[in-house]
Amino acid sequence: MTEIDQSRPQLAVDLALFTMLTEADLADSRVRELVSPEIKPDSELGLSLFVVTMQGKTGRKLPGALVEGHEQIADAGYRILREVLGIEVSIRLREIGTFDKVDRDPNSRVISIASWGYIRFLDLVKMLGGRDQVGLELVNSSQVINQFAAEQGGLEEFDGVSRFGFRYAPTPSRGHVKQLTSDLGALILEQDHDQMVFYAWRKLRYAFGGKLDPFRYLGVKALGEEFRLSDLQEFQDVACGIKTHRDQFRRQMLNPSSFIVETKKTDSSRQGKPAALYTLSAPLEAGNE
Amino acid sequence: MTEIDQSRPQLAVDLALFTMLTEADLADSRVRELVSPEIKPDSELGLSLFVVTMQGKTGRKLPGALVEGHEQIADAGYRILREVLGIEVSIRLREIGTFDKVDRDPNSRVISIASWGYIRFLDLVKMLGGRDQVGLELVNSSQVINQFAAEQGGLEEFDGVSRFGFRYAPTPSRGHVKQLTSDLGALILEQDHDQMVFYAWRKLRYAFGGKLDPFRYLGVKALGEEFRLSDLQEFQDVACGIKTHRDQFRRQMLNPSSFIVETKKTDSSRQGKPAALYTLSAPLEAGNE
DNA sequence: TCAAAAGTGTTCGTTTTACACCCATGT
DNA sequence: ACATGGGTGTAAAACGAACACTTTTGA
Repeated sequence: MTEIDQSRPQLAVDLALFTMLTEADLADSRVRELVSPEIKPDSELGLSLFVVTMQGKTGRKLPGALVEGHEQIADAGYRILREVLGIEVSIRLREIGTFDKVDRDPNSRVISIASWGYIRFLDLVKMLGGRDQVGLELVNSSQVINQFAAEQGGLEEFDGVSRFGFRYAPTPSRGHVKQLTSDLGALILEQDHDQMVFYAWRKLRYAFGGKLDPFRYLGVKALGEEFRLSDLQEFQDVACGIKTHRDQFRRQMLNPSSFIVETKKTDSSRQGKPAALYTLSAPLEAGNE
Repeated sequence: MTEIDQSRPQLAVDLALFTMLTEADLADSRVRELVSPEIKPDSELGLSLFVVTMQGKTGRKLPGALVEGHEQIADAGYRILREVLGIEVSIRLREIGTFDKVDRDPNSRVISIASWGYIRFLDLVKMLGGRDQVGLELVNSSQVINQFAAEQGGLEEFDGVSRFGFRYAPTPSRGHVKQLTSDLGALILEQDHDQMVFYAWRKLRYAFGGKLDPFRYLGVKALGEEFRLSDLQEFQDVACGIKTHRDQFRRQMLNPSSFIVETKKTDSSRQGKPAALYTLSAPLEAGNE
């Protein structure tokens, strides 16, 4: 091992990898053991957004690694996926930003370039557990949103709510106010990883906020080939920490410049009127930022 | 000098510092010598956006420096302002992103975290020239926009035009297409600095795109204490590379949640009906992201 | 039969866009 | 007087939010 040059900071990548679990996924007791322990085992979470964590020195943390001399930031991210998490599927990683507080790592001077991505739970589930205790931390769920809405009397003033913090706009022109777990002194993860998750989540929300195809942005067909509109809506609501109206959402998605198209099929596997199935209108490859 | 550890990348900061010059500023022949030489000395640029550059090994470049072990990214940025450019005024710096191509620096492996900011020309003008030949490169001007609009038959499809590239949205849901100088093989600055300027400019545009106070975001009262609406509009149009309608702009700015308020004064220093003067409605300090 | 979920019609208010016109000053 | 830039009125179009209603299935 070479001597560390203390006059220059070292460079690391930490990874906030999101995944979405359905109620059915969470019903599996083996899965349930790996998620945030403070969540009551009997609570009904509904569709839930999680972030992949592992065991750190003092608590849970995001997976990370130092950047090596020959690789780009993204390469270091892929190396974490492969070597630390054992994930082989191709995933799109994007930058969150740099985290550079001088004392953020108590042992040495490390600046982290955090990245984020999304992985389908079915591609992740076999990697859970193991030596590094790879697990999941709850970021958001219908339940978290509903509970927050009940406590605050609605979500009108808030533009996104999650377990890692929220943002709201008290005066339209003056800027937003954000409240993070780090502001409350009740950290969920080690070091500054709570902030990383919060800012990663904000990027995730942007992916769903605009008119662009969010799955193209994520690089993953998170809902599979075909899906109901209501599934897409629930996914978006949980991913963004908001609640949209059913009819508004439908009409927005059905306008001709939308990123989904009707298949001719319907799905009547659940109660109620059979739902039309939709699929992405463009292939995933060659996405632009 | 300590041996460089080649197994880890070094970390640098490069700075894209924007400034806006009026027609009057450009009339000064001493200033004119320091700006992009390929711009015809007699052309009428109008209000123009520039970025601060200096002499590199093979051409012009952005000012930069390696990050030291004890400092944050922003500190390195401030050190560049102070030690490289000789600027003492307080400026708000923001991150653009990381530039990490392995071969971006031909001599050694350096990852750059680019930052950007805005400085008033009057705070900058005395630093121009000197040993490092600190100068200015044109990013955008009314003329560039008008010329582009004339060539392309309007700006409707484009969401921002500049000398360093532009973006447009051919199909609303499929994403944007961007065209940079680097795509055309006609670089203006060394290495990947053209890209830095382009992405910095995009961030600048965002500052003016939303409902928030852009000057608060920049941390600079770029137009001084009081200004005409038309000055603000021209500033915004050039900063964003767009053309807005006079009456629409006015009504947007005059809505009660805007970031400016009327002073009771008027200015009749120019031809035409005297213009009402406006000022920022909130102090600059304590801005949020 | 009824609860649950899908899907549609209609209204109303706000925002965006465009166009036209009036106003006050320097030259 | 008139060109120049400041400022306002109005109306169509587009968009978003809300509400109520119909439809079709599984339980």
